[in-house]
Order: sequence, then structure tokens, then C-alpha cells
Amino acid sequence: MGKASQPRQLDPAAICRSSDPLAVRELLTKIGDKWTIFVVLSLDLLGGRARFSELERAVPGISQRMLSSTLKNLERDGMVIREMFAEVPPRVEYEMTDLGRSLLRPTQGLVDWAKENWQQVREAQSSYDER
Amino acid sequence: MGKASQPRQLDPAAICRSSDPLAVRELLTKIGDKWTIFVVLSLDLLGGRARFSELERAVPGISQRMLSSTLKNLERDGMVIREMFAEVPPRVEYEMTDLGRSLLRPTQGLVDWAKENWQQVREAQSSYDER
DNA sequence: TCAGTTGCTTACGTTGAGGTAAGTTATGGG
DNA sequence: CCCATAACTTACCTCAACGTAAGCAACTGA
Repeated sequence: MGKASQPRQLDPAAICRSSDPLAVRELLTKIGDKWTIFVVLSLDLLGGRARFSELERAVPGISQRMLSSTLKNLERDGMVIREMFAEVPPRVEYEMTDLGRSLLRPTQGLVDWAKENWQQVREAQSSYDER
Repeated sequence: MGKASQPRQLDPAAICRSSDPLAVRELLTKIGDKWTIFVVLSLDLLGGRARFSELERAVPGISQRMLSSTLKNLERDGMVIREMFAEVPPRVEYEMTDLGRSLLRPTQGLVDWAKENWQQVREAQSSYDER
């Protein structure tokens, strides 16, 4: 065998044009917005099924507008199912799908990473800022 | 023992106020922007160390402005080290830190999830859109 | 008649992310 | 003298994300 690696011989842009990283970027853009991760984690904490108003209480600071649009996006992506009941006042329940639950695993990986390393990030920021 | 679970008895907003999920949201906001994930993956592919212009070529579509600011953020967060050489024309190299490399593990979890499930997301979107 | 309830939507304004294009610095080579 | 080069920075503009506040539907109970 020759050298350990010569990645510069390959098309360097290959990774950014292949479909998987494109999907990851889309995924990260989706769950990287301001509220999605909190809504997903809260819904999981509430047993995987909750009413609109329960989520509203579970995610402090979120507005009805943002909760509504966040849930709509999650529903469109197949992460959540919306079920409405013909009652007055209306009752609507949101339930995580298998697909949504499956995303909790890699998400937990990020939660764990943050738990272990966020302090280090903070310190890096401080020492960068004070020069 | 009583019921299997009664999560609604707990403070439902607890998770969103605890520090770990707050860190995850910050983390997701950082790597959820338009270019960071591509820059990180490309830098890794290039052996963990690369010049500005190499990254520019590796990430098709990125502008100098965005590459510069993305790298600056990564440097500030301690993910990357910037090394400049007193030459003309200038040469600058960026190298991943251990912290940056450690983030690749949970990131790979997301890449794998996208690889397995993105098609399903697409289908969910289509069937949602056509009603 | 009227207030209260839930789960929204609509209107409007602000802010920041990101795109485009041009300028900058310092030097070697023709 | 002037251009090329690498790695930026700066100026300017646009658009989408997000916040705030109000409106709405449909029925119940006082």
C-alpha cells in the first residue's frame, strides 16, 4: 500500500454534491430553527402525544403562531400526526410518528455531545473574544 | 406502584429551561446554518487541514464572504484553528481541533439517519402537499 | 345576551442571514 | 509600471424568519 491518504486527488467538491450531505443540510436546517428541537423534545417528554395547549405550556416563550407553524412543518415532514376532534372548544392532539421517534436517537447523540462539550465551546469563545 | 407514567404532573416546561437542551438548541442553530456542515465535512475529507482556497473549491456555491465568516465562527467555537504564514501571496491553513473532530461522531449519526430516512420524509411531504 | 374556551390565522413590523460585487494588501514577475 | 495572486473585508441589497397583537369560529353555560 502507498500513502495513507491522498484525498486531494479526488474531486474535492464531491461530498457537497452527493445527495446524502444535501439531505443532512436540509435536515439540519429544519431542526436547526428556533423552536423545532424544543417542540420535539417536549412532545417526547409528554409521552409522545399532547394537545396544542400542552405544548404551548411546555415550551416557554413560544407564540401560538410559531408553535402552529412548527407543528405544521413537523406534520408535513411526517414526524407528527395531527388529530382533531369535533368538539367545542376544539381539541387537537399531536402524536409522534415512528419516523419522528427514530430521529430522537441521533438527536440524543447531539444532546450528549452538548452535555459533555458545551463548556469547552464556551471557554473557546471567551478566549477568542478577549483578544 | 400506580400508573406507568404521569409526566403531566411534572413541570412540563422543565426540559426547555434546563441548560442541556438550551445548549443543544444553540448547537443546532450553529451547525444548522447554510454552510457550516459542508465546511466541516469538507475539511474532514481534506484530511482535517486545508487552505482557504481548497475549501472554497471543496464547497461549491459558497462565497468568500460566507466561507470567511463560517470559518471565523468555527474558530471562535474552538472547532478549528487558523494558521497564517507570512508569505506573498498569503497562505492560511485551517485545521480541525479535537473538539471539532469529536463533533463529527454525533454528526455522522445524523448523516446516517438522513441516509436511511430522507426518502420517507420526501414521501411524507409529497402526500401532504397533494391534499 | 354575552363572556369564556381552544386552536388557530392574519396583518404588520423588525432583524439578521445570506447573496453579489467590488475594494484591499503586499510582493514577485514580466 | 502594472498585473496576478491569496485571502480577505466592505458596502449594499433582498428575503425569510421571527415577534407581537389582534381577529375568528363555534358552541356552552351563566
